[in-house]
Amino acid sequence: MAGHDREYNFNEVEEKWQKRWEESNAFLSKKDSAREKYYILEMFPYPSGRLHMGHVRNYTIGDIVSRFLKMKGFNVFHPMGWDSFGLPAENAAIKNNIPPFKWTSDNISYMKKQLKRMGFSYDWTREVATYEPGYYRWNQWMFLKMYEKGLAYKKKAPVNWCETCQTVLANEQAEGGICWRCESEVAQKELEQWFFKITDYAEDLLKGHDELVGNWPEQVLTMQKNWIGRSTGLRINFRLESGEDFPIYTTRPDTVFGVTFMVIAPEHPLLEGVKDKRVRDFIARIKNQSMFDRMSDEKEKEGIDTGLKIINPFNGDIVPLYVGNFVLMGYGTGAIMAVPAHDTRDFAFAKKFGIPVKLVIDNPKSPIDVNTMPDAYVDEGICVNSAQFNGMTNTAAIEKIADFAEAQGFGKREVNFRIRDWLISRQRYWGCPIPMIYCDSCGIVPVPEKDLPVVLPTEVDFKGDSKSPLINMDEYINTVCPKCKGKAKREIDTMDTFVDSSWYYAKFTSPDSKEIYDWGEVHYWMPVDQYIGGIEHAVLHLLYARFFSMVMNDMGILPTREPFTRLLTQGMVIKDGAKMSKSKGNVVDPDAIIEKYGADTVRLFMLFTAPPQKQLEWSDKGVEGCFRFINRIWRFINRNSGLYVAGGAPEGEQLSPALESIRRELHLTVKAVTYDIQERMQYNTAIARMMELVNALYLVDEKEFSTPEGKAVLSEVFSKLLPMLSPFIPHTAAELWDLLGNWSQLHDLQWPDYIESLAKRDEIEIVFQVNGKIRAKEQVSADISKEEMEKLALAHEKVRELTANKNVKKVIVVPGKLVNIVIQ
RNA sequence: GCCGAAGUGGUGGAAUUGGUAGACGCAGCGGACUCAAAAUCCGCCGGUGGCAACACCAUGAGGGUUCAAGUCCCUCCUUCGGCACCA
Repeated sequence: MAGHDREYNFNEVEEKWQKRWEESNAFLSKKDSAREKYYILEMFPYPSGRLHMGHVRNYTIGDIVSRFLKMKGFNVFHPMGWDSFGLPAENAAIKNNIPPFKWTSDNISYMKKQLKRMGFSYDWTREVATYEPGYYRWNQWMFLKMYEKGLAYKKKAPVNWCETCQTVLANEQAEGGICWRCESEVAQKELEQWFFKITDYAEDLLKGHDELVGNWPEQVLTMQKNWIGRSTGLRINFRLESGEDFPIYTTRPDTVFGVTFMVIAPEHPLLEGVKDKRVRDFIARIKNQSMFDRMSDEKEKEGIDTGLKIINPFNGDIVPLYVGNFVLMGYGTGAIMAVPAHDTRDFAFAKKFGIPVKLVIDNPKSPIDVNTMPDAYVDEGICVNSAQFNGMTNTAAIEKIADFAEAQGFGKREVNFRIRDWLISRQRYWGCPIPMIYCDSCGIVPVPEKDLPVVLPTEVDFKGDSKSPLINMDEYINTVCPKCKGKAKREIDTMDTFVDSSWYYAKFTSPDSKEIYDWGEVHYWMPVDQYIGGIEHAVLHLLYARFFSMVMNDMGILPTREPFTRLLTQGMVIKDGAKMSKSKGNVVDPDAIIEKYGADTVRLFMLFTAPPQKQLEWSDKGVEGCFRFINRIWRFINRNSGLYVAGGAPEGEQLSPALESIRRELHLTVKAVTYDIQERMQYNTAIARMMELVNALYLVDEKEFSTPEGKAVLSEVFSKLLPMLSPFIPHTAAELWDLLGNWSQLHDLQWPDYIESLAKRDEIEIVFQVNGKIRAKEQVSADISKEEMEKLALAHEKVRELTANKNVKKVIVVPGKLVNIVIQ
């Protein structure tokens, strides 16, 4: 073989190409109405200090998509930015006495270097960082717009308080009573806070799923659906003995004749009039329980009889009213009807307090004895003890009873949602100021639009605790009322950082626009065609972002209702079977691996080891395997670079069998790799196919390639293989392309095509089965007919042996695959 | 408890519509090169039996459908994820 082995110096190669791409603005995106756009986005990082493997995987997947589609001719948009407000900066500030602004911007510049070191094809001219006043002024602007529309409001409510984080949290961020950030238990506190009225969009958020089906992971849609928790039921006005209305909500009106008691939430205003000390004490005790304890499955339901009586409007039954710790003030009316015969929880409660059980739905297959039933009967059945509804199936009765209640005027059909409004106030410093002013004479007054942004002071003094330093900043707090010009105070709470990330994807389209967005840009680029990130945001970021997108769409500033057309949730990077974490000591630092093997090897490993949706188990040996593959390509092309002719390819000349076979392999590979990337997003198999091609090249006798036909074949191989490798290992591919003397920029090339007639094997192996068992194999021409296949099979020595003296019942021929002979 | 996904060699993972199970990589074994080693290149590599040709067994377990099942259906087991008093 000609030529010397040049060592694969990945540091030199990667540095060289990164510099070139930067200098030539290789990945800048410009609006171009003539071309089809493709917006690829990965969830932007919180600048915590350095990239971790999860980021590297996430962004590598995005970069493949981006580079591939660019070569496919799309006008690709691939921006990156920083989710740069948040608690870690503040905690670091308290601990190390570094101002959050400095800590954050230092982290950003380091992580930006790391991203560039990976060779990711971002358009950095679009970069946004949420901590910049130029960005968060639009948070504030949106807040004001939403305030005008009644979508932002302040109310006193029991809220989740995290003692460790020293702030309140939204419901989504305190699932199961656990803080999403620090995993400590949250407490309930009664506080006056700012909310976004996401409940107004509950129906839209649910309906929007219809257009996401098939393009979003099923799991994410299910999680959101559960979280939104739509139910249809009936509001029924029961009455107090005093005659006062006592409305409840139920999804089971068919059981209303079986009500034997009612339960009310401890927070219910009706209870304020109750004097009984035992009841008062009970309420006080329950209000002290954390929501987690109250709703915990392990604990038994608690309750106490209030002494009040409730009248059932359907049958005039008078039943006792209990207070129960399991009834939520925030859902329905804060009170429920209880039917022990047909609800397991009510059944247990009734048994505990000796409340009667009344059967109203019977099992048609085996009648139920109410005195001996071991548990509630919750299945379908026939109505009994239900006046004019007796004999109906309970499913029919649901509608009939609702009709009746509506006609009588004591009931109304109602839709309820589990989702609550989004609590966005945070009692912390490092976030976007809420643009509101409190005036003693005018009350709550919004900051006028012209005064935006309300800039968060960056020169702050931490007292070593978690209290917001803004509390002590009189020069910040004290202001004048925009209405009466009198003395007033600013809101010092900041916004949940999930607000920042709820619209950043659209801001990328026009980071420097005078309005929130430049209409032309946002109209051209939105929606995001492919979004990639972790599944942990299924009901957090991904729900909030959809909400914001819909609100902005209704305001007419965003062209699309759904922000993300397709979603890919990538699997975690794990080591030794567990998520990488400092406490487990199994963290692998990307920097160290890049230093040892280079970015291309890391990229290849991230894609080769597992398909994107699955977990990826870290393996040092696996990384070496990828490094070895890159070296194999490097060596082969370096040794044979002299044989390459730009634009060379066979043109009808007779090829030796070896060359003919390589050429077929090449076209087969192009076809398969294209399919794997484009249709399946399965990069591991795409890489495997290219490995097979390289393995095949190594097995060809070197003399074959020195002939004119050999040169032509090899030239064709290089001219297709390197572009295919380019999205995966862009630096190495570019360097080799350069080495071959090509003047073009590899990433600007068209994705290679293949010739259909060559992307087929000319000879195939077919299988002969007898009764479904493989008994023989034979090499045949690929265009063999069914009849010929059957003839060959029956003529085969082995087959004849097995079928001799046997009755051939049936012969099944699968073209190009097999012949199955069924005997006897 | 309910809902969903998954279970394939020593290992990470392939197998597009039911049609040759185990592509590709890692690990392992053998060979070439070398004074030797590393690197590199070549070969072998699911299990059992057999010198071999070959036979039998094998995709969590057990049934079923089919000429043919990793793939479809039923039951069960295990693992992972989500929801668990929302009336």
